[in-house]
Amino acid sequence: MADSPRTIEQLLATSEPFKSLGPADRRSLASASRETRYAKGETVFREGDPAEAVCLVKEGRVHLMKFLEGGQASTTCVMTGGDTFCCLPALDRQPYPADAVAAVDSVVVRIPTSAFHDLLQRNPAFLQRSLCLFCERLRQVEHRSCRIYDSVERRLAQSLLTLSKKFGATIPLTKHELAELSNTTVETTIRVLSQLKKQGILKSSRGSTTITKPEQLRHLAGA
Amino acid sequence: MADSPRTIEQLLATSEPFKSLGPADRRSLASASRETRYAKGETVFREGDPAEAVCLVKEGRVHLMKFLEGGQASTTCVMTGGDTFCCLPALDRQPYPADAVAAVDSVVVRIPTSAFHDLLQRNPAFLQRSLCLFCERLRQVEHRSCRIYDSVERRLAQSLLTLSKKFGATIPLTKHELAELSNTTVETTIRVLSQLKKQGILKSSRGSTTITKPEQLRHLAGA
DNA sequence: GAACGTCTATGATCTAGATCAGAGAAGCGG
DNA sequence: CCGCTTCTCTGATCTAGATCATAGACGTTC
Repeated sequence: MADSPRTIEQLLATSEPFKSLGPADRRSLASASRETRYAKGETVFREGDPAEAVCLVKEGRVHLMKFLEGGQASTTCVMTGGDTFCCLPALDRQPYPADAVAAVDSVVVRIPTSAFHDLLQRNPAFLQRSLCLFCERLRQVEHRSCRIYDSVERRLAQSLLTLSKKFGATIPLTKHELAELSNTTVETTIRVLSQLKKQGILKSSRGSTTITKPEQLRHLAGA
Repeated sequence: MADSPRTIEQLLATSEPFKSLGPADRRSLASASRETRYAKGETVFREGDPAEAVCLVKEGRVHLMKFLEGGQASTTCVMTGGDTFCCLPALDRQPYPADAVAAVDSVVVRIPTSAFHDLLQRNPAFLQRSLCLFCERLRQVEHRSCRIYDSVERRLAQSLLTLSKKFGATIPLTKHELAELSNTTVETTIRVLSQLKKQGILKSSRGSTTITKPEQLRHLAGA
């Protein structure tokens, strides 16, 4: 994996919520930030750590996850190129609310929380945009949390559809990763996906799943 | 139920996030607001309704709930005197994210969303305070949503402990309401609570449950 | 105080999905 | 090429908790 040729400044220019910044603010934010490289499986930060940086994925894929009692992992969010995560601590100055783990070799831009926070105070348009994303996030999470008692099939269908917005029809996650996203086990995930494969709704191969009939999948997801 | 003698203005003076307001802002917000009375079981608003008002409970108890496919209700939040709910739509101008239902006869102060929103724009201290509460809420919801695979016992223990912060040791909710809060059935709730009663951790009577050994309950909740 | 609705309680089943066990298949590193 | 790891897949079992059925206890209304 070679370094992307893009500068941090260029990345900010195409990523939320930084798009809304003027060149000067963008430049100063970029110059305060640093790129860090994480190997597959490496931890970017842990739940409860003091939130030193707001993170922005430059390359690769980072999962936000919670570890439940019993040790089972639950992935709450999949972040890829251009995705910003953990703005919350920049607003409330509290610790990180989850673990962040590189799911593949990744490059993450770390923007100091203080710089982000100062900008929020100084730039009303930036605050406005950040709040908007923040509200979206809260609605998402509330939606997610009320799906507790959906069947595994429905949860998986929803996970796949959400992922397909990011990745397109072919979703480059292992069955294990899909299981963690849907709060179930690998075995059950494989069983359910096999069923869907038999029905021609999707194809499956090592490390990826391809949606072939999005309509029917949407139907299963209860959209 | 008689009208409380307090004026809306007095109520605002002791409720979040309005405490932080100066007398002038508080007075104008109060004068734009109206009290509405809801009988037990009445709906204050429905999920998806345009969010015309931010709500503040003056008397009684209002439950925020989602209805899952299959029709089963899930209570996400219990609001009592002085609690403000649905500030989110005032920030992002989107519809209500859940149903609100009066669990007992209640009086709700309805603050027009536009007035709330204007105040957010005008008064930075108020914005600051609102954001803070908002962040808290997001963290709560994220916490909740990752407890999906806790056992019923643990979920019930957590519900009871949360409620006891609001009500004290004696929690005036029916077993049915506790079930909806913990995403389980009445029967299972009763069975689990019976067990806890046998262990001397709580007492139970018609329409209420009393925690007698908070320590042990906290232990079960996995604190 | 009779009748009705709500709440609490308990027993008997049933089932989705976890858990356990095993084994191919694909890729990777030497 | 061989060995090792990771991933996928399938079958057998087990269990928490839902669902179904029934009934007593309490409160409320006429």
